[in-house]
Amino acid sequence: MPSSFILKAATLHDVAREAGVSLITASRALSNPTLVSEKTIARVQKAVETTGYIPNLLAGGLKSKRSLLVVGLVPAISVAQFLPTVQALTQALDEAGYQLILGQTGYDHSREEALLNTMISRRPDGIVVTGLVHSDAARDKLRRLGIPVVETWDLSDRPTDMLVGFSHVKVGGAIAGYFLGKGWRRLGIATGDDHRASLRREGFLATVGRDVPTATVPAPSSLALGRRALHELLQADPALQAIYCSSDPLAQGVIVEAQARGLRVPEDIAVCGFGDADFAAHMRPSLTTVHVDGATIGRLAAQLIVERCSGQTVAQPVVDVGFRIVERESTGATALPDQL
Amino acid sequence: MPSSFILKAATLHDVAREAGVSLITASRALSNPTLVSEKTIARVQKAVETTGYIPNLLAGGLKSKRSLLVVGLVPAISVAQFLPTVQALTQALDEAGYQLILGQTGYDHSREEALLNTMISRRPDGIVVTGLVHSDAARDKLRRLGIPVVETWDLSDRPTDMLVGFSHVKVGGAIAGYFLGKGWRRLGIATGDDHRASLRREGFLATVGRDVPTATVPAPSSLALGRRALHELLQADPALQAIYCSSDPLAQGVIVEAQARGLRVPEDIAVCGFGDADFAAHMRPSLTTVHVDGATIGRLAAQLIVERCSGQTVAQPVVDVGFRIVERESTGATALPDQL
DNA sequence: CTGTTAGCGCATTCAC
DNA sequence: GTGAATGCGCTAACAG
Repeated sequence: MPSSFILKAATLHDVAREAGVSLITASRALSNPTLVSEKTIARVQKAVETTGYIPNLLAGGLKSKRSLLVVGLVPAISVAQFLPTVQALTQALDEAGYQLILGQTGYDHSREEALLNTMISRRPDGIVVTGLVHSDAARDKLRRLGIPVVETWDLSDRPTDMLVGFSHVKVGGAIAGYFLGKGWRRLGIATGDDHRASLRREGFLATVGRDVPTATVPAPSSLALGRRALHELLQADPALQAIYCSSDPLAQGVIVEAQARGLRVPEDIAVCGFGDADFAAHMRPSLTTVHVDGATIGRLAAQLIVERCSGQTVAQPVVDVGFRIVERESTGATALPDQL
Repeated sequence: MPSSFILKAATLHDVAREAGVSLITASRALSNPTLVSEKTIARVQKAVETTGYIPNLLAGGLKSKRSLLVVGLVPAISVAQFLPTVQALTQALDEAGYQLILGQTGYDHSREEALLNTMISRRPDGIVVTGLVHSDAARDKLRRLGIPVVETWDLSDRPTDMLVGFSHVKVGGAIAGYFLGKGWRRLGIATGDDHRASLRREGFLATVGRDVPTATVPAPSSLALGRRALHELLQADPALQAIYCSSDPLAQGVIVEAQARGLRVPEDIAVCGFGDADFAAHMRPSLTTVHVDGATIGRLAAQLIVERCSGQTVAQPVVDVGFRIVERESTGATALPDQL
């Protein structure tokens, strides 16, 4: 790279000089145009063009205490489950002038606090967490920061600050109710070992009213782990009628393994997943699962953050976006006519 | 929120006072410990604990010209294709003390320059782009910035700066060669309309030596679009023997639609995808596709950025990570024994 | 509507 | 080894 060609980046000072105004007038013309006359704004904007000025948000943020940065914490970026949320969050924030920094907490929460410190050093204007903040220390730290925090994809009577999510206990209960309504009694569970999946299992068991065979796999669950899980479950009860799986990939694995063993789905064994991944509707058999509107979660989270940052009082700081069971072939729904 | 509890965040000044040293000594104790005595370091670290000090990277970056920020540009966060790359990039950067800010360019490149300006205002220490930088203006701007830029997932004889990718033309050629080697002559293409997919199509056609029926769908391609694409292709040639698809979801759609029409895959029609998505190995039939090591791309990109930032001269600024065709049932590979 | 002054929190000179 | 001054680029507060 010909570093001799790299000119020092233009500063607002250069713009002001070029436009023949003072530094602060140039600043206002760009970030608070209502305070400046139209002519001056035009002059400043012309000067921006000629100098190639690009603002320095490090400097602006240092003085104004507004970094225009929001931190997003997910268990892992590669978990497709949260993609619509991250996508919508990124986009909604961008439209309001904020950027997102993503951090990966992992599923064990051991890095939660260290990661939080790293992120706080950027002085973000808000934080969006996937799931609840787990350690008390982290929750206290976040509260003391005095910036808006949105927990998502879960529900709590004692959120750190704001929340957009739904009840995993209810999800589990709804699936169990659906199974029981079908007349199935020999039930099984294949579940990841993460917090939210555990809540769904609890809800499931509470509705069934007794314990059921459970294969637990390490999060993040996957198709391969699903195959192994069915293997385990059939050892516990070779005549299982229906299995709830804590994720769609897990359910897909259970189905693949069932078919490999010559079991028909749903005739011999019914399967329900969670998440409504994009492949769920197109598998053979198509997968009954629980749909959650991840994009809405992201959009609402962004909205809450932005509202708070602009000093508004948020009317509804806790939002339950709910869920719905999508019935498909893997629990016996009639195949829909294939449409284009 | 009890905002009365929010204390002003401790600054390095507070730490220095608490430790009984000067501001700069505290600074050095934390960021350049070799220059400070062990005792002093211990005292400063104790003061950090008691004050709950968390560095302000806005301030540090302003003075030192090192933001420890890297910008990552992807077409869309929800495209699973790039997930391993983003994941590995995030992790490798984190280990080196850098954070990633993700930006979504979309597939039309219209926002490329505006997005770039937004991102540059954070004064990142490096930029990683998925694909090549398209507009000359953007490329010039990046070069003038004087920060390391890594283009990925593509190849070019004239990269903006550094590059980690592979040849899409060669991918297309390899698939065509594979089809021809099987004796198939009635070929079709279902492809997204993005730049890289177009390159693969060109490579495919160059190897075949003539044009073939092509269904073009808007990127990002999807299962639903794949179904539509097959519909189109069969109208062009009802006796197609093999179809190359520019993504695995697209291929999945083609297969679903083929099966819905009573066509057997691969006996009546063979299908090859691109990307080796996680479902590819587990579909029925399993999907022949092209595997690219996305995680390695991310890791190498991070390495290049970090090396440059630490002043080292990068030995190999352009890396071709290659690709390989993974042969599975959708082009006639014998089903592997089902294993657990 | 515009300008002057001051300082955000830190790291890079220089001194000792 | 340690410290005192200076300023990174910008904006809040006050003046005019």
